[in-house]
Amino acid sequence: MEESLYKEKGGGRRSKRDQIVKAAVETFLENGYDGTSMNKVAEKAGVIKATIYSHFKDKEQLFTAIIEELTINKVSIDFSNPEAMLSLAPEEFMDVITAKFCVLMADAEYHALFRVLVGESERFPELAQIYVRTVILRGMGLASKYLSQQKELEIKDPEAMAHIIAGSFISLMVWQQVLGGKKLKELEVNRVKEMLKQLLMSQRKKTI
Amino acid sequence: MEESLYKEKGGGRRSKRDQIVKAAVETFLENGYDGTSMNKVAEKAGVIKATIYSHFKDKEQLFTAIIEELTINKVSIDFSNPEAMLSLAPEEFMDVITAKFCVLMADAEYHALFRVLVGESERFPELAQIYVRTVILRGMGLASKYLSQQKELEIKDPEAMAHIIAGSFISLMVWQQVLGGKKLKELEVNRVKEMLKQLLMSQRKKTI
DNA sequence: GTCTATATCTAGATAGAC
DNA sequence: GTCTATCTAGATATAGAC
Repeated sequence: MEESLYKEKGGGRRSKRDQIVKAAVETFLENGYDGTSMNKVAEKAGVIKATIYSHFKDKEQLFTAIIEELTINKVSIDFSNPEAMLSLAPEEFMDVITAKFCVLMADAEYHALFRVLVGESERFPELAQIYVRTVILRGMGLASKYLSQQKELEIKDPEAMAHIIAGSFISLMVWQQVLGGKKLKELEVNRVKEMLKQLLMSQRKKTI
Repeated sequence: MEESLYKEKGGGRRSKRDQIVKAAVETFLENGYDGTSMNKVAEKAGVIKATIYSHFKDKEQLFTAIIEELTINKVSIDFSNPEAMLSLAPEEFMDVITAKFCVLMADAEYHALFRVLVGESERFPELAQIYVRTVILRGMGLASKYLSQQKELEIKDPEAMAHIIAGSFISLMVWQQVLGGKKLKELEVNRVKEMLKQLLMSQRKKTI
């Protein structure tokens, strides 16, 4: 009760917790769950190990808290104005989502997050589900909605088509960046985009 | 030199090594690299830990040997008769590769292998490269070759189109099976196949 | 090659002073 | 909440007998 005022309400206390979180993010993303020790996190955070345990129950809780927050934050940027996209022409639509996708393609932290989510998807299925809900289903839902309502197009199965578009991009990121296939054979994002455009435009409504 | 004859040339010796390999496969696939201890492997194999070290230099070598062999074996089944496919009609072609893909979709061991390869792709990039070479590039190469030579079709960018087909299937496996998204929303393989067929057939050559 | 036994280290987690 | 110090368990790896 007699501590300095500016420290109350966690204003000053926060810093240690944030140091821990930041260190945990870096370490877990780089080394995975089992590859990360509380010792390393403490060292990188510049605190003593026991301090971590005063903020987080155990290693599992620290891990899930970190990865859950990270997954949600990574996405919030990419689905900024969903309604604005519905009025775009098909080519514009493809240009916009390709541009958004190019951000992921260049984001090493996203690749690391993907590695961890996939690698730990059996032990931490709840985290994988969060990814599926916030990234995959949200992205596909948006694309599927667009494809259904677009006046120029007549897509037989908009959900399947949305998956084909999203899946083409995500799998490109996986094998080019996550698995390092770029070194063996590079496949340009734009070539995939142009081919998808071609396919999409071949599904135009026939004029009467 | 004076040991019993039927043990020479590794005939009898093999069994212990095979026990180790089998146990290592199970343990690594289930728990990843860091999650697997030499103790667990030894216990599961029914041998003492030191025996493992007489067959494999260290944990890393055991891991890479196991995963490399597994990756290559998993594929050899799926690219059995590559030349026969080139003469198929587009719909038949799609039916055949979808059937092959359905095997992967139902193979839990394949999903586990994928988890490990992705999860360890930064620490063991050579293993990821083996997967890219033997699975992704091989599959895409075959599809791309087919699409280029098919008389009925006129695909602007066969490599990109091959990626779209392969990527749609692989990403379906990833988010439905590996990440467990099936529980949240199921997307039937056949819906993707039919949509892809539709897209493919819209790229037919125009008759003169 | 295979075992017993052990060396050495590091992991996750906690008790208790302040 | 944060530290020092420590407990206990389990890790990788090896030495030496057979």
